[in-house]
Amino acid sequence: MRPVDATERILDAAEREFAAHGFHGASLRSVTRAAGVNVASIHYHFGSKEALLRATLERIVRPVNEERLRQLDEVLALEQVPSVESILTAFIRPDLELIAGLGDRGAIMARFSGRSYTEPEEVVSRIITDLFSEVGARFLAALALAVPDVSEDELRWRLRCVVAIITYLLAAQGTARALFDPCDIESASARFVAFAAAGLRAPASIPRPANRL
Amino acid sequence: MRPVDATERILDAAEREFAAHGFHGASLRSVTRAAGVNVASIHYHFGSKEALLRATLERIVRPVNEERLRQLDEVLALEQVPSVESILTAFIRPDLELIAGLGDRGAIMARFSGRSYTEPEEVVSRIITDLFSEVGARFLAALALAVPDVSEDELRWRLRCVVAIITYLLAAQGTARALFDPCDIESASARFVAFAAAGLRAPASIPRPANRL
DNA sequence: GTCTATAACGGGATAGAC
DNA sequence: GTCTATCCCGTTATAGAC
Repeated sequence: MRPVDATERILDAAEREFAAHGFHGASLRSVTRAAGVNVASIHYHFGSKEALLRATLERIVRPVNEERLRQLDEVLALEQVPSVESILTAFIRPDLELIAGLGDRGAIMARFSGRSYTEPEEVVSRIITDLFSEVGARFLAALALAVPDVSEDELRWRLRCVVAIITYLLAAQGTARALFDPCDIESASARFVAFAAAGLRAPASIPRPANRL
Repeated sequence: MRPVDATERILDAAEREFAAHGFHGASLRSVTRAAGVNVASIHYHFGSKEALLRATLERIVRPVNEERLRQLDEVLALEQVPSVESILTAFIRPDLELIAGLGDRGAIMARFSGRSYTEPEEVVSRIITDLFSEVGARFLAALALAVPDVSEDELRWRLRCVVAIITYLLAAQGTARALFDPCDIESASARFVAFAAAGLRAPASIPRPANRL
């Protein structure tokens, strides 16, 4: 274990436990056991289980989203009309870079953040909404520039799909892990971008595609 | 409440509780309270909390997947080379039809099944894997016919993305619910099919799309 | 700041009456 | 089959010693 203070050891352990068992499934006692500290110290340092979750999530997501915005700014500075591919790359790369750069812990964090987006607990979804509102708005605006012939309503819906894909791939364990190999950022992001860009650019749907007789 | 026996009342209540709070978050006591039965009756009828979850999930998913396979067979009988759109429609429509046909309960079931796909609890993912193995294999084979110039490996990965989208859209609450309006099956499925079909048909990715300088 | 001890409660499961 | 009562354990949170 890295030589860190109690607060960080608790966060590390919480990351692992929440990733493995979800908010309700992870107990403070399992966290303290893993961190080598006492139950009371969590309340001392964080105040409550909910606050611990928020701190754990923020520690992961905040720098990733900052990097997302930084890469998006870079794209917008270089391309007058940004390409869908560039925008999507700026969206996914910070996640992949984080995962790849941290080895085992990267995989845990991927699972933890992916899991959190679909957590039913209201406190979790509120935190997620908070953390992603700016990123969502900025990327939606950029996509509107890149795909002007698809309505913003439709783009909003499609951006949801993009988030869904990332979420699911991050959260997936076992077989799916190999499908989103964090060791090969280039091909992982190329794969994702190819699929998502085609979807985003698809001609607007027609209500009845005559598939049934 | 519908006039049903205790077993079904328990299943109805479990559906609501699991949908709202997840496996760990929902307690047997909350289920029995909602069902108007005693705690012991769950153990009598189902044996354990885990078995209750499995029964609840199976009651929803099994008929949906049967209908999926039925519609897929229909497509394969009508089209020598099935179109991606037809296959995707056969995949999503049983879900939408179920949701639309049941009003409030449909929304609960959507949320419950969507949630379950990303549940960290091992028992849940095992049930899901069981329930979906046949459907996954059948639809993958069909897609391989429809998109012969994309490798099966790539298609398997892309089918994951498709499942991710459905999962996420079903599980999402609040704002996202409106984005996947269960009342209008036609436009909901058209929207989904347009996005997913384009993604599935996208040319194979090239490892380095020259997005950075 | 960090610990022990304990409060106060809710969890799943079970035994046994009816 | 359905209930009551209870077992036994784990939970979050807090009080108070050091």
